[in-house]
Amino acid sequence: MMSRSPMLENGVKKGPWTPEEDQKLVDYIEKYGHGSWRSLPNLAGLNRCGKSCRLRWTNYLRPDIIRGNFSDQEEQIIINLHGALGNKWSIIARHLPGRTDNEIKNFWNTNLKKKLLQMGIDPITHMPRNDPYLNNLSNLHHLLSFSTAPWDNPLGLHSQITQLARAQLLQNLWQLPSTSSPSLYNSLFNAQQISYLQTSPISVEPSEKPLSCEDYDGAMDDTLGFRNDSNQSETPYDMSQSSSSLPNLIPTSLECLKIPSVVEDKWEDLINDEESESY
DNA sequence: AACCGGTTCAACCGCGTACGA
DNA sequence: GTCGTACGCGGTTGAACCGGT
Repeated sequence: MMSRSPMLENGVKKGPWTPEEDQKLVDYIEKYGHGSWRSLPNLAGLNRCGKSCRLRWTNYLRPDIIRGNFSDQEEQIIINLHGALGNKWSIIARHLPGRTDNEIKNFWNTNLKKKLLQMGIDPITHMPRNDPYLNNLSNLHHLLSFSTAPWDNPLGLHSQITQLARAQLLQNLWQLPSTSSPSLYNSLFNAQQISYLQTSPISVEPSEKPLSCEDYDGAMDDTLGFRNDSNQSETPYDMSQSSSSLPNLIPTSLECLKIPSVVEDKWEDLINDEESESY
């Protein structure tokens, strides 16, 4: 338990709650319900403001609170919902019974955000980051583990994240030749681990402009980000070209930051029916 | 054992919104 | 339409905790 020094402001106590205060609050709410939070402190004999009482109850004392580590499933739900909703902690919390918005927010900031960053995924946009070269090597093993993870969920959201990780992995590998030693590059590209990336021949062609949303959405799985329309030259990409001619996997227009189509389909249901168990 | 820097998480703060007078 | 009040939400803070040296 924390022990901030208790402060008195306008005669109202602030800082960490004592077990006695907790007991008073629980006893009162169990008997009478919280009613008006503003008047609760006086009625319950607490020298606290109503806001503090509400927070203490909803974030800590409520009987249905689940304490302890987040399960893998909860973690995946948070990532999915955050990708779709952003920092809407209260809405995310409604889909995780027993978890509070505060707890989820803390968990996101201290764990999940870092985890996504390590995998080269921007925790804000949930898109692959266009990391500098120095980040490439350090990200590889995270991307490898993430891109092969057996994600499975009703919305298929994780498969999109998996694809993003694969795309980022390939881009990171692709950027290696121009900046690192050939031997290192060859050893990485010949690694058995990444053979799954080559399940079908990739027609690699130079791109003249950044990917559009449609390119990004539709072509990711088979071309991993490389354009493949009829306007493109049929000449295979010359590996000796500079890597700067590669398309950027990070969408450059705001339009491309839109919610993935899979999420969009469920978006309205989610927002209109926040109490729905459909998720 | 002592120190130090990073991490965690309960609690606070300020703002936005809903609602009634 | 406006004002005041109450509540909820997201961002931030800071003391405890933890691991490394």
